[in-house]
Amino acid sequence: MRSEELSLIRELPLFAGVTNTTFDKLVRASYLQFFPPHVRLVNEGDPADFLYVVVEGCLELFAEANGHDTTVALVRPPSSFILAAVLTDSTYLLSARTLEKSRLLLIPAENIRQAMDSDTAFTHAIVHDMAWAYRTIVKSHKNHKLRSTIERLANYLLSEEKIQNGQGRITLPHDKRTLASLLGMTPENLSRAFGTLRQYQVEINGREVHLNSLEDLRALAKPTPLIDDAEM
Amino acid sequence: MRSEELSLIRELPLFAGVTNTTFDKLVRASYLQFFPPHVRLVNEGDPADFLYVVVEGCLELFAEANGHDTTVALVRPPSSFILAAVLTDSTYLLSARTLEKSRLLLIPAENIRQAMDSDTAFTHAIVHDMAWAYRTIVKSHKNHKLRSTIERLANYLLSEEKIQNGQGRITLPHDKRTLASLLGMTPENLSRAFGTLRQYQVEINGREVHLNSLEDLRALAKPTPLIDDAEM
DNA sequence: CGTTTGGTTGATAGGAATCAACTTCAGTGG
DNA sequence: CCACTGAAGTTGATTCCTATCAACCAAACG
Repeated sequence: MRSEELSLIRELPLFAGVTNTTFDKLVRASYLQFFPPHVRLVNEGDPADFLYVVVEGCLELFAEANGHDTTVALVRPPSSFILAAVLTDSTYLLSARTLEKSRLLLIPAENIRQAMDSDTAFTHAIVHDMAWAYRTIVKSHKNHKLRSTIERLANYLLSEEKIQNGQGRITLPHDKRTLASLLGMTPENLSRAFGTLRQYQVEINGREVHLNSLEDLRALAKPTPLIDDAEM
Repeated sequence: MRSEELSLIRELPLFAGVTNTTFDKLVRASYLQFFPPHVRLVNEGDPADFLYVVVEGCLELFAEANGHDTTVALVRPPSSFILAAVLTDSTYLLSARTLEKSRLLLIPAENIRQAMDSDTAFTHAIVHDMAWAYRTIVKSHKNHKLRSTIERLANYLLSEEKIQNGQGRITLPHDKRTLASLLGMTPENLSRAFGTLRQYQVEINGREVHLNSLEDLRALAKPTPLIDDAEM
């Protein structure tokens, strides 16, 4: 591992405040690797051998049943994923695949548990990560149980607008199939939903979206920090 | 607090392995209280001042938006709830109310954080609790995104049958409105869903349910440990 | 170029919510 | 003891939302 990579990793929130000893041990046991797009890295049901940290790129967490699959979350740097499975030493509940070329740090589960025994700062970072992940999925769950598909889409657009800080102009970060799955709808319905949003001054061509009236869109979406605000 | 109560609390998973010092400090700062049925204890959006532990009874975690509310989880002894809000020192994402007369331990958030700094065993118990809660809601999320209402009901019945070990005979632990909300449907549709299940040899009167053909029900429900198995 | 992939559009069916009426039953008070 | 009342649950009619199936389009690519 090169030194510039090392310092990149050292800055990850997961390692904030941990001792150099802990960090060295963890990193020595780990693998930093690039993966091409659309590679399946984790299968639900498999034993949790590694904790994954997304250093670069984007990962999709998804689940399958009844011949369908659905996106549960998209993970971007600098987040870990499937932490809970590692902590309980059980099997993964979700599968994971790369959406784009991605760089991941793979830390053996056993080393995670060792480090937690010896370094309280690391344990605290783990706790924080875990709590953050929990709150994220609670929000997603509320989003799905309390809102219609159009409301979810409208809120998604507003959230992206905030993240991209685009003065009402945003670029969809994923293809529309993935977006549809994340929002819990079919691609066909996403298309129609965008159609419906035209009357709220939403223009779309390709991945470029113009939100010409944030007020109109907000009136429809009724965003709330208890569902829509990303925390750090 | 009486000594029998104290030993009951000492046995909670949350305190497994913690030092007596930590335990004493936490308990001295806490409140053990009975609450009558249908009392709202926590409001989403409020700052997380306490960690709650259900010692006896049953709590409902729910969320509101758009004039609707939906049940996110039912919490029974010996589980804590709203842990993530305490750990991140932020606001509650869910509201909570008692379903029945319940005994709760209220631990001030500040004391939780202090105890985590001084007792690694306590931190580990917290991590485990947090990971467990995360996996529980991931399963619930998958349940909702991948299954129809009838499938969710069928799986719920099968799960209860396993828990109650009732040889195909179970008693619904809650009223049907609550059950409907937990399963993400209206009471009317729950009624109809039970009607549909008659052709799978499910008999129901009041809260007594007879599952006369677990095979038929399983064929419909297609249960999987990746959604339906409760972990400890 | 033809072929593939991602996306759109239309027609239709199905699942679930809503609205309304009705039943049952427990609790209350005359 | 027996009406009243209200809550919980059921049933029916209808509407609405979403999925499905099918056809079609357009840009991308070998």
